[in-house]
Amino acid sequence: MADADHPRPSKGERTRRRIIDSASELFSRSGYRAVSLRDIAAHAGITHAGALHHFPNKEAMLIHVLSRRDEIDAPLVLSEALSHRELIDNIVRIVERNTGTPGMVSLYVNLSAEATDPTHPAHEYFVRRYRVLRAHLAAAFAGLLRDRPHPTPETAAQQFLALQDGLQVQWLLDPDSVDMRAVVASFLEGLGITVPDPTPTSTDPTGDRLT
Amino acid sequence: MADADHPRPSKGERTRRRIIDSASELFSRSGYRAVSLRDIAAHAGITHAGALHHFPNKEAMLIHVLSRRDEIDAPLVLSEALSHRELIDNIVRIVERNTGTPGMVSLYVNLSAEATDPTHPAHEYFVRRYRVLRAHLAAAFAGLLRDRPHPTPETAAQQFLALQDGLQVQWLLDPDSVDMRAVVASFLEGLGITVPDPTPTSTDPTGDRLT
DNA sequence: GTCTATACAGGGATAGAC
DNA sequence: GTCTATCCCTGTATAGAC
Repeated sequence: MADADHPRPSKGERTRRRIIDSASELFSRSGYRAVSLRDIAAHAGITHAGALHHFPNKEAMLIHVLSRRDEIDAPLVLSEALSHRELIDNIVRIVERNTGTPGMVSLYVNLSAEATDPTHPAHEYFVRRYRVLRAHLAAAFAGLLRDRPHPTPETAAQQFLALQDGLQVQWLLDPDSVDMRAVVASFLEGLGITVPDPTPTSTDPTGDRLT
Repeated sequence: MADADHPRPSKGERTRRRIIDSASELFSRSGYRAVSLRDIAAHAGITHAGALHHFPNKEAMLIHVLSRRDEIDAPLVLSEALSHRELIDNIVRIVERNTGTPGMVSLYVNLSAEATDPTHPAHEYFVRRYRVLRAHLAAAFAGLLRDRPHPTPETAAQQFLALQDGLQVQWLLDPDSVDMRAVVASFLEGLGITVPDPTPTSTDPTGDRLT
């Protein structure tokens, strides 16, 4: 978790990477359940049994796919160096960015629903995830809603997260019916928090495409 | 959808009913995926092939289970006789009631996530469902937010629905961390809509338990 | 350590006998 | 209308080749 040197990946490391790349691509394209171990392994150029040498089961692959995405988003959300405003702005930007990766959004929506089951392998992952996000957001709202009595910072945080999750379902069901960024921004403005980005527009000059 | 006479159900009708009763009970208890066709059929006293004579596949059973629930809720939400306030109040009451049926909530959460896939058998069902609910809610908010410029009735409707869906995920993941009714009520009060029910409390003297 | 081959139990679905 | 028998696919487990 702390070593940032990549001196020369071993063969096993490279295979693991290929498997997760394949899983990420296929999961994003078709969802978790529609993709079989044999699909992933074939895409990575090995047999499904070979893939299971590197990961104990299919869901372990899923957790790795999710963790990788989180590692990208974490500095935008969890960094202690962020001001309250920056945190909120970053989340709005992530909402905006998600519009470009419906496969990943679908994966999260489906998985968070499945992981609701306490016996699901990703259950603890999601419980922790929401706890952490809620705490960070509550802290931000505590700063930003200082002169507002009504929504508690904790309540605002829950509402903000729930709003995003629920909107994703509506957006996936019928993309033209929802402007996720606009609806989220409207919620924040209702709390007296103005959101700067109308939209950065442009043809994405920054090379930060993921995958 | 319009005939209310039940003169004497045929044998096939009764078997269909038993199957849906079984599916409803088992799905609510364990979720959709954890229950097999063979489980449902055994509970209904036939083989899985026998059950498939009455329904083309497992998901058709699911749709029937959901439709039955909707028939219960429909008059509370879709009736033209309701005032704007009554509509909102009824939804808050449904949110409250859902707290008592986590199995059903889990079923809806999981299914709406799955049905996000356009090839899913319940896709159209959910697209239509949200369209209808959104329209009704937008009409209600149009009446209730008359002197507020900011959230459009349509936006408020999307937010309100998204909030409920997202809260359900958080609540299922960690029931003690969320008071669904309170958070929903807080949202409405943020829009200037006061919600009358603190909670009816009591030991449920009205016999409107479902199932 | 890396991987293939193979077997297994369980899933949804289908064909055809009764 | 319901059954048995069967099919193919899934995730998972193990044995053993390299």
